[in-house]
Amino acid sequence: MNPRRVRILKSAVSALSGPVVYWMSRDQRAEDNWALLHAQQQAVSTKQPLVVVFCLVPDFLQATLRQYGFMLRGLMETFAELERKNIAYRLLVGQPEEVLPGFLAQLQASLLVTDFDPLRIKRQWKAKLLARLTIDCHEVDAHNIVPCWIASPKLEFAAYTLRPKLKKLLPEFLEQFPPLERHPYPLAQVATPLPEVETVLAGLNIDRSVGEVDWLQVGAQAALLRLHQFLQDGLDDYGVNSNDPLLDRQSQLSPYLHFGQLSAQRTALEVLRHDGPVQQTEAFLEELIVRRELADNFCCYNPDYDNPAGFPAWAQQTLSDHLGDLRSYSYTAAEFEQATTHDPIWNAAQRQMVKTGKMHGYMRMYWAKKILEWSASPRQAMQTAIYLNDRYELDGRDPNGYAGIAWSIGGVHDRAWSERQIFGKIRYMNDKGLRRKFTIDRYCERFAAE
DNA sequence: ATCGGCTCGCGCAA
DNA sequence: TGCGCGAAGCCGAT
Repeated sequence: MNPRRVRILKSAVSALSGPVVYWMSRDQRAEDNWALLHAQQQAVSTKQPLVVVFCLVPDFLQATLRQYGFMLRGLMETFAELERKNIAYRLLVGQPEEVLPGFLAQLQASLLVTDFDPLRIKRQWKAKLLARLTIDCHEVDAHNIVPCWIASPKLEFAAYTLRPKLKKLLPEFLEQFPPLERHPYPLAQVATPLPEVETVLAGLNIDRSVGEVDWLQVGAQAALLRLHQFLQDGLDDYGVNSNDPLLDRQSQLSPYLHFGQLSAQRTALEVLRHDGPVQQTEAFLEELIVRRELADNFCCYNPDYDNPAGFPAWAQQTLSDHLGDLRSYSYTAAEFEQATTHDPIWNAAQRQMVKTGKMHGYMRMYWAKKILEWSASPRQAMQTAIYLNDRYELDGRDPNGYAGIAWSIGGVHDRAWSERQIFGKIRYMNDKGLRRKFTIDRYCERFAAE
């Protein structure tokens, strides 16, 4: 494996023997996972058992039953796969920095490997954990194709500044995965039985009012199946109709990618192997690679990725110039949440999200821009949009979500446009555009109030 | 239907 | 220092 995928977070005077532990967090799959492959490589070279541990945090950024259910069902499938590979697994409940040190001590682990995540809370967990850690710790970017810190050492201005950097590095990093091997050194401790999802869910103090969805299957196998369906009947006209919110021409892969049930690199490799039309393939890879890795870059290098202080200077200036503008409509977060605005298109988009856990990508822009237009301030608008996105979307709490909302409300990765009320020079969108391009009334009917 | 202007700043060429 | 150009748009002119 390319050693540039690994960062040494801690180099302690380590024990020479003891199991290698992979703290799985962002990349919840067994195959196609560079962090797990690295951990296995380390364990094999020192002839040690390999243990995968997942820390279940009972109140993660207000996640609901919808996200916990999707995640845990996928995780159980991953655990079963690990078992077949003779790799031990543990599900711990609690804050990572509190439960992991004791767990590692009890196991007498020699090395901790974890996956990379640019989000604030994950970095706080890691910082606190490192302070208490007495063994080596390695971090592997198992989510991006080009490791985030290699792709760029700084905050990128827009897609066009990151794109050439990625292009140059893809030949090095977009390589085939080796298979996960059956691990030759078993853990001496007795294997724990596979936890029951319902039991684990019942033990969590989470919001159950946002229910699970049943329109897409959960887990790594289902993700690969969906990918191959998309290659068969979606990719060849991708970009032609994929912006139309009435046609289901999106790949539907984002929930799997978000929870790491599917690897972006595997997706890219399969898309290239499919060898479809050049333009459509490029359009899809642009979203999968450039846009996704740009969102990681944004969250990694901008500590204010979820509030207006993270907007570019021109955008902060122009929005503040228009803070006093009259709002023709002004809604609270609760009114937005209930989908009771005056705009049937906006309400339909909101209901699509509440009902299905996945708003159409094109509608997400319109949805967020209208929240800006109908909120008391950009700060309030950011809060509302992030609250709703994280609460209802299956792919909430993802850098893509934060970057997308910041693009819509704060001109992040965008440029200035004609000045107007409230928006200032932030790119404007209205329903006329939607009506011009799509038969948007049918979208409203599909997601009409019950 | 199509087209240019709107407007900012990065990155590269010179 | 100048210049080209950029995720998804809008608007008015032709």
